[in-house]
Amino acid sequence: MKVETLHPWPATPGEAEEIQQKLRPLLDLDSPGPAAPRTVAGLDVAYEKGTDRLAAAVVVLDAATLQPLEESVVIGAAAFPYVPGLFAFRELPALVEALKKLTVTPDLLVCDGHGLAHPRRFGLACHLGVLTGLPSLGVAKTHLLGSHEPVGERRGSSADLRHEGQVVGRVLRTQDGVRPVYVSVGHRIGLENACRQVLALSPRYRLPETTRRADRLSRRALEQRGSR
DNA sequence: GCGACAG
DNA sequence: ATCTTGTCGC
Repeated sequence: MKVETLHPWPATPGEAEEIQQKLRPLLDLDSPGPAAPRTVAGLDVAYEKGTDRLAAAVVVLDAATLQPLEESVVIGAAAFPYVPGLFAFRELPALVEALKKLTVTPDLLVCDGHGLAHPRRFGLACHLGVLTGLPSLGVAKTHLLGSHEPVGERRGSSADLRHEGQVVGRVLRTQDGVRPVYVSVGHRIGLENACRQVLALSPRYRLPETTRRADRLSRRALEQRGSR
């Protein structure tokens, strides 16, 4: 698939923040998003212990059956130091390369990290949404920004994530009794729909099948590249 | 000034 | 993210 050319790469955290501020206005936060996407892509990255080597993976699933339709992996290097709020700059180049190799264009991108629930409202999911032009959402395993009321123990229970009076995402329980995940919109999708999609993608485990599959693929690729 | 801080 | 054994629970 086609992906927007990567903007000039930031050399400092300050420059990285400028890029986020500049791209932020390009977000479409009004579209409800696809009601019944046919294909959904999961993205994730695995890192090698001591080095800066990484493997970025994308797995496209049939949204109805959750069966994999296409996979793409690329070995690369972390493109930026880890700084909370600038996390996307580590994985973006490798993820973009992996996306470019896809022969199909997914209807939705499910990213591993936050979207709008970000210090400058421009997390990884937003960034990837703008670069690809595709609907995107973020599913994070831990909190970054915002506060919320307690979430019910049953699957499907949720609570709005609010920050400075704005709803930036939703804390969603995807299975009975498990820790909830943090869902936030990235681009061209509404929070309501985003949560629906995440639940549909998580029939059995805490994390959506999309990210679970991408996670496995990225680690496999890393260890294979490491055992030679 | 003291925590919090996606992966 | 990654480093790591046993252990609690269905």
